[in-house]
Amino acid sequence: MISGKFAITIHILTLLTKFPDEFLSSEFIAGSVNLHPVLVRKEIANLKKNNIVESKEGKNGGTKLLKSASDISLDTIFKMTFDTVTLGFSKNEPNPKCPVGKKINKNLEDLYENINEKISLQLSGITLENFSNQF
Amino acid sequence: MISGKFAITIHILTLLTKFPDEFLSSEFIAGSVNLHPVLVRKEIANLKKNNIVESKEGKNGGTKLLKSASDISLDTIFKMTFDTVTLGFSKNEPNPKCPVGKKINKNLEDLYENINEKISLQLSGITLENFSNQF
DNA sequence: ATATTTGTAATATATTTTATTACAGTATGA
DNA sequence: TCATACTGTAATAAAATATATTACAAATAT
Repeated sequence: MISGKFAITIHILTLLTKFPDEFLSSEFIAGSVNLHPVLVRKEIANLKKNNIVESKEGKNGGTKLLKSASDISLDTIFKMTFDTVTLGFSKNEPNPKCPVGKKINKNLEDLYENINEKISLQLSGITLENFSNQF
Repeated sequence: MISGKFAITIHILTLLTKFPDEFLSSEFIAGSVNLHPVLVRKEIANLKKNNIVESKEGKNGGTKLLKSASDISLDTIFKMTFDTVTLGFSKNEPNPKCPVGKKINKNLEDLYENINEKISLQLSGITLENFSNQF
């Protein structure tokens, strides 16, 4: 389910921020991201589910922001598009008969949870407006 | 390549920490991680390259730590096994003719760099010994 | 010598991500 | 009211990445 989700979503939102009064079509957005319009619409579906944007079907349809870019933090976008940041897990279940194998995933999860807290804290201090102003 | 690199490597190192005086075989380690021994040896090759472990070929061979677990920080392991943490990039090059497409990757990189600094800071405060003591 | 182990390359399989196709449904405006 | 331009979504295909396996040379303990 799309590993560039965050990047694509923030790209979409930056475009919407630059044209706050227009409904941008998925094809227009896809042209900027360089991605298939269907995938853009999938990410937009996610944004809609989270009440960040609204979209209008039919001719001259498209998508626009539902709220001000200054009211959307990057942490919100992060949480919408990422379960959690991890440094990964081994694919197979480690050996539960080994004291290390038995606990490794729990201990890694704890570590990763701390990392996520730090990232969230950092991202909640940046708004979509801040990010968009860099362009 | 290998997305569970960090997890696998820290698992290996935790085992080595628990048996600091023995050469552990890749097969023994693979049995705990539940991974093919060849992949374990690949990660060990990386650890050797970084002078964290030494290994001995031949019968009764295997791998052991080269330094004390208290002298190895999780940040060192992180840097050995991860380029950088990112929240991802869109796979294709964004449209350079669009002001947003032109700069999005640079701006994301800057953001991710800050995230990595925070993670590094956090991980450098945890040693392999600290981590291993949880088991 | 033989058995056991590392080191590494080559290849195969599995998994995940991205792309495409297809088409029903909806709004616009000529 | 009909043609057009959109969204929404499912199904499928292709590409990329990660993991697994096989194979075998080289090293070393006993």
